Amino acid sequence: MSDADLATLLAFFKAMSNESRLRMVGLMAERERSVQELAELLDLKEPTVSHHLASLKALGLVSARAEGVTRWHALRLEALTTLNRSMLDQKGVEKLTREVSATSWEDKVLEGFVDAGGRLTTMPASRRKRWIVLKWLTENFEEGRRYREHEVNEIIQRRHPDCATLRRELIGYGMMARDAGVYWRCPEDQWRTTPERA
Amino acid sequence: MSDADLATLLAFFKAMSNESRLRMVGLMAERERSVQELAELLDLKEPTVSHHLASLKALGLVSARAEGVTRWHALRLEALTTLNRSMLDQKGVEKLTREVSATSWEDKVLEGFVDAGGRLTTMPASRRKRWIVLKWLTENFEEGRRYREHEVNEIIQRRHPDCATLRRELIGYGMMARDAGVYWRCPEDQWRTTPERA
DNA sequence: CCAATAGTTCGACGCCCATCTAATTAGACG
DNA sequence: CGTCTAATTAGATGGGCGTCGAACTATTGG
Repeated sequence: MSDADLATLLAFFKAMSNESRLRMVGLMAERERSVQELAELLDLKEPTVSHHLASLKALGLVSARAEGVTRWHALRLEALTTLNRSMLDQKGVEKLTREVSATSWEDKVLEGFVDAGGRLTTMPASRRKRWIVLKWLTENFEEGRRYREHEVNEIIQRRHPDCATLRRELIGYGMMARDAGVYWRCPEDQWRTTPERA
Repeated sequence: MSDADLATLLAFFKAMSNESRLRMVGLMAERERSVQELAELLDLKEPTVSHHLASLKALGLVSARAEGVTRWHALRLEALTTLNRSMLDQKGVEKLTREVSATSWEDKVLEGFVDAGGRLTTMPASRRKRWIVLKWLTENFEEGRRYREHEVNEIIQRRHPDCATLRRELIGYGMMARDAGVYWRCPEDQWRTTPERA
């Protein structure tokens, strides 16, 4: 019903984001108007008004009635309120989100640094993004199991050749721990949280 | 209270009329976001996001919270709904009108053809506009009083030299009538209505 | 005090769109 | 059918703004 998708809502806002069109809407809300009349009141030429009316009509915001050679244009108030209502409540605004963040922030970051074969191409310079990549790397280790160094290297190398650096980073972020040459995956609540995300 | 004037409303619509900004609003409605995060999710560079956030903040639609070197931006839902509500009801839309049509259509037309001294400069080509001008001319005659032709000419000439043509038009539109060289002003309900305005 | 990271500011570039003029279509009317 | 008026279409132009890279600022941590 009142589910305006992003594209529709965007089109609506674009329509109302022009002073001439917004004023036209105001004038047509009062009563129906001819092109001449609108042009005069807005200090525009007829073609310009005609142009704007066309776009408003395309959105169903305006209806026209012909009378002789004149056309009377009126605002379709229902359309206006319907469209507008979708922004009003929390749910309406959040609906925009769903379309946008179907892929989450973390997935999006991974897309950027992991190729189709599941191999790490480059390491992010950003701390937060590095944290996300390392978290993804950690999924290759089982919690509770102990690994010898060459096992760790092997697993990491399936993702990226420079296992030494990555191993060090994993430890640094508290995702893995080491004692006497033996490594294990730490429970998530012991990881260093990403810098400024409590 | 919720009286958004045209300028405010226009600024709001301009803000929401850009896809990037609209999506940002959606994302920030869900939870607070960092610039990095928004840039990644929207496939934009940080400067661009920063730029958009600045304009949204200028409208009071977004609030920011600093945490270390990061800034978390959140949507101010109240501001959004307040602004948006003003379009919802009939009255809100019509309020736009008042600012726009302080001078009515007819006054506006007259402005265009009558100079400061109250003299008619040119005659409108448009039929509807000519009707308006003639209506204005008719105000110089009292209803119920009878005029001889030279009186009519005199009165008209105070407005425009070509009294013959104008006299003829006044008759044509039914605003004045004549019988045996005597003229009088007709009551308004006998005027020919403007062509396509029932 | 230096390095590293997050964000902002600045200047430039390119595209979209609001507007105009000129030309065209479409009713109305004699 | 030809004229007149209202409106639309087409084509051209100019300005605004969304975007980016580069340089700068600010905060944190060794």
